[in-house]
Amino acid sequence: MPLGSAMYAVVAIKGLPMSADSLYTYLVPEQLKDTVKAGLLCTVPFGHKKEAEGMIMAVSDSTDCPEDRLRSLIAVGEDDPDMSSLSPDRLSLALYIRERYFCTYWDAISLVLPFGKIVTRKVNRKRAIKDPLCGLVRHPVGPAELSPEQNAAYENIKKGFSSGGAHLLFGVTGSGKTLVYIKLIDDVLASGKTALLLVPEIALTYQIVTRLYDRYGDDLAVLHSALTKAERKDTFSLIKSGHKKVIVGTRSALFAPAPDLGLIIIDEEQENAYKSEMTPKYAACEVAAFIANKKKALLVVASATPSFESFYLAESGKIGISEIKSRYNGQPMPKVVLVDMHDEVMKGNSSPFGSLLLSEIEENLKRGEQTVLFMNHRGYNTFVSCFDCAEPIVCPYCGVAMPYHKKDERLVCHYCGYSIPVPQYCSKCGGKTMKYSGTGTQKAEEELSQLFPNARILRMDADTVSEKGSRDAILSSVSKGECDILLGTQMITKGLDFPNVTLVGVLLADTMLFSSDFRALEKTFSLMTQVVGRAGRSEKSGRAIIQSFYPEHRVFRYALDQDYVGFYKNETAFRKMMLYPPFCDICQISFIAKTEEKAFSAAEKFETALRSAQEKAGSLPLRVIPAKSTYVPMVDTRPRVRILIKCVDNRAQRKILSEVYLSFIKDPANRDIRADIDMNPSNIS
DNA sequence: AGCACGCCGACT
DNA sequence: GTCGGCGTGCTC
Repeated sequence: MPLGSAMYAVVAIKGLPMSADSLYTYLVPEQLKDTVKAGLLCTVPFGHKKEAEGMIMAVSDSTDCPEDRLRSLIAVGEDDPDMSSLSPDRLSLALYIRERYFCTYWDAISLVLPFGKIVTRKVNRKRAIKDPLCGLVRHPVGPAELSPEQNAAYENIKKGFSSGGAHLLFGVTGSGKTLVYIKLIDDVLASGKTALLLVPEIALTYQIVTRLYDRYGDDLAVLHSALTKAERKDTFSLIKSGHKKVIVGTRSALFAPAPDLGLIIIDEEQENAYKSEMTPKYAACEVAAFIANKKKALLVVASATPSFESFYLAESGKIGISEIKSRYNGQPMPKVVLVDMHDEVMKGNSSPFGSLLLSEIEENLKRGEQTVLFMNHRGYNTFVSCFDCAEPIVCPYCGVAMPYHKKDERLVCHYCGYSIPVPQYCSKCGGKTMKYSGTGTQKAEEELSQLFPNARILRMDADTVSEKGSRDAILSSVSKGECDILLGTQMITKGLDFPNVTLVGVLLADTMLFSSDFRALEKTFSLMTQVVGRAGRSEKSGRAIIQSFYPEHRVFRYALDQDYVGFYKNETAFRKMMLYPPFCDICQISFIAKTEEKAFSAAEKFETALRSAQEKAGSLPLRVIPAKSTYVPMVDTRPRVRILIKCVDNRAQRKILSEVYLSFIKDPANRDIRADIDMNPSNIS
């Protein structure tokens, strides 16, 4: 740039709403011309604010901004790529996320820039670098021996190295996918690159981390949301400087500053946890594919029950696939038995434990083997209602039933956390008697300990693992054989690998069967497969009991045989006929307003605008599923409704959607409506 | 006239 | 998101 000529910085401003989110151009003052560059944080005047924080997205020597509006850059931040500034790669990642997930520049920027803050004063506080792994004892191990099937999968996947691409590792529970991961990671490390392993939640990290730590020791970094900011920062520094070569973490670990990334593995890739529910509502698998493609890294998605989207891609040859059909130890898959709970009711047994399950637990106790019991609800009772008029007690903020927690004798909203003592009177009819219905883990635990007074029972759900370290304590008790029965929610279904667990029970498998989510059966199948897979992982063979009031349901027919492919074929035939993913994408737009009527009319207005924009663009007319109230009907006391749009999630479609969306939220008539766009949400209700 | 409140629009 | 401008309408 010639000396003396004008220089401009194109800036994204922090904290703007969607309606004001565009790039603003600033004049670069002479003294900043040498330091200014794309990817640096900056301070600028904005509106009435003297100093607003921003990110320089580009530097230019011209602008079309009228001169009288133009203002000057005040300061720029330090240049520490991927820590407090953005490399060109990161910048394009942020732009990709904004375009794909309908968020503001700043939402995307703060996702990919974890420690963004303009610090002019240098804080050089001496602080010992804390390694979150320090509590683990390492038992170093050499490279593992692969079974022929594992080896075939490994060799097949390995072909993708250096050429990049994506691969589905489709292996039954207990097939030893972790061993394959380790072999692949070994190879990546040998080539001087780094590897990233994503897991759905911290719960899963316990056993995987132990195994990876044994193998990689200090080369391993662990990232998850429970880390303090300082821990996170230390870990990031160690990753960036190349001291940590293997990263395991939850979805946000994607944004760790891994130099020279050669491999991304996504474990249990079908899990909802990979789709962010917070803005930006990104899908970790999609972002991983973007990153892998950019870095020419290999992407491996793995599961015993792949998402239909992934399996469809593999089936149509768009990504590679390797299958492991048998368990690592050569053990057969657990024998699954379906129990019709109607029969139990007929026999006068209204407890959550069927007679077969009880006798099998008894048997396991006698043999000194462990049992895992799964249940979908935490709390004592799932809801409380008026005995006289049947009015359920719902959260005033969310509008959903509030489960009863016996420990503190309160009703607790599981969505927002609001809690109240059990009311004395019904707010509708004034009735004085409350009816407690539905069994949760607390009640099941209580009944279980009455049935088996000598059994050592542990409960693992969000309530018992809320204290730091309590999760590890529970799992280590199970591991040491200090527990006979482990009872828990979803968090016990994934990844647990205890050789002495030979019996698994699903107390009630029906909770999702009649949900309006088109993925309900897919999720049920996946969940059943995961739970069942906890049993018989060592020499002792396993058995599983699934209790249901609808044992004839087709999802259980396939679950009995652990027949994923059969289920996939059966279910995708429906999806194809009804046009649902993987044969289209689904965009959810939700509207929150003061009254339900206003929310509905906003949804209608949006749909009309969208249809006309679609027509104008010459695109295919969209199939729109009409507005309805959502499963959680209120957000902070305000009613919410949603529409679903069946579409193809490509650039052109997103452009139409975001233009309609923007003009909707910019319309002053919609001032008091909050509208949200979510492409392929993980839950649809 | 003087001020509280709510609505509106601009923000480089 | 945030702020100031400006209208309305109420009070002294």
